[in-house]
Amino acid sequence: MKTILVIAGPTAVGKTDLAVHLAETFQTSIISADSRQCYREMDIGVARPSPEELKRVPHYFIATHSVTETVNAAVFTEEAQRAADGIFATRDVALLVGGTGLYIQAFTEGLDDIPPVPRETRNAVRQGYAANGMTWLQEELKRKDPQWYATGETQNPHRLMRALEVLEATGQSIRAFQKGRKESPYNVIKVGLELPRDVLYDRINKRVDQMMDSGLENEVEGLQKFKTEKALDTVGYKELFDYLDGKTTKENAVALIKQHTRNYAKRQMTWFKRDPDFRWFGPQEREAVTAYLNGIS
RNA sequence: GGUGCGGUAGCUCAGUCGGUAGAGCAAAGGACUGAAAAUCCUUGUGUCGGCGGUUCGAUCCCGCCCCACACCA
Repeated sequence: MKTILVIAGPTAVGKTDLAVHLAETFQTSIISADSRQCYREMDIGVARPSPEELKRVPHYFIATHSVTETVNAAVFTEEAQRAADGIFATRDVALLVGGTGLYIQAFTEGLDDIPPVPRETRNAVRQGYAANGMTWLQEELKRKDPQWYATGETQNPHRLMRALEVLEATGQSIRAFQKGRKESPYNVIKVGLELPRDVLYDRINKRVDQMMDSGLENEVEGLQKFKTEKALDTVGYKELFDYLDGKTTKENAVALIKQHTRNYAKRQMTWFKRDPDFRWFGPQEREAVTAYLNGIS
């Protein structure tokens, strides 16, 4: 049976290191489940695997897209499926590695089958929100899709806009399409990496300093023309844009990058911890992880 | 030395026409199905700078002191 080995965990915990090692051990390739490392214009700030690591093990969904393209959970799912098909053509194990919980979930449990929303509809909804604000979104949903409004996140603009655009595009409530988990065609094994909170935070702080030493400021400076792309709404980039715009000092920007990265790591932990299928290890426990995977796959 | 403006939650500040105080950020916890490194939800007792005075009652008024900043000497 085809097996997907999932390696997940918070940022800076050491996923890449372990994953490259495991890929060599199991003679296979890595599908990256990372919503930012897929952009070729972003490197230092998203802690993309090094050229050496990429050479040692084939990676999919790394530096494959431009920040000007639309990438989302659906796009990822399609590309990951294509990658998996390619890997499974010659072997029966593939690694799915990353910190984007939604992407991992989308690939292993499937995404609900919701018809695509035409560009004009999507833009109309976004413009409506930009022009009229949250109240408008809420009123629209309350009137047109009371079922959703009664149970949805009515303070969350992203969810409101999504619900509204699906309604406008299909004439049906998004709830009509939401079926939940699907059975994966693969044998999915989930390994989570964790470290004590203070150790992880210390690693994060140090890694941000290293990024600055490696020239993150230069990288961000070169991306200013893409500042409004949603791909650039990313920790490490938005703070330095503010600095380059003269809105804050460099010291403050760096401190904020560390802080926001810690916040992000916490959110990732919350996401993964709620999934009981994960088996947790420390990033150094290579033998233990290998033994666990051998025993179960 | 003088004058002015401040000293309130970890930080930035609001406020109480006198009845012991609240926002944003942080922190902690949670959610999450086509923006997900995004977005959203929950949690706020702190000698209201110190000491006195007035008052039934002061963080709010008065006096003195300490600290910070600005200006004048």
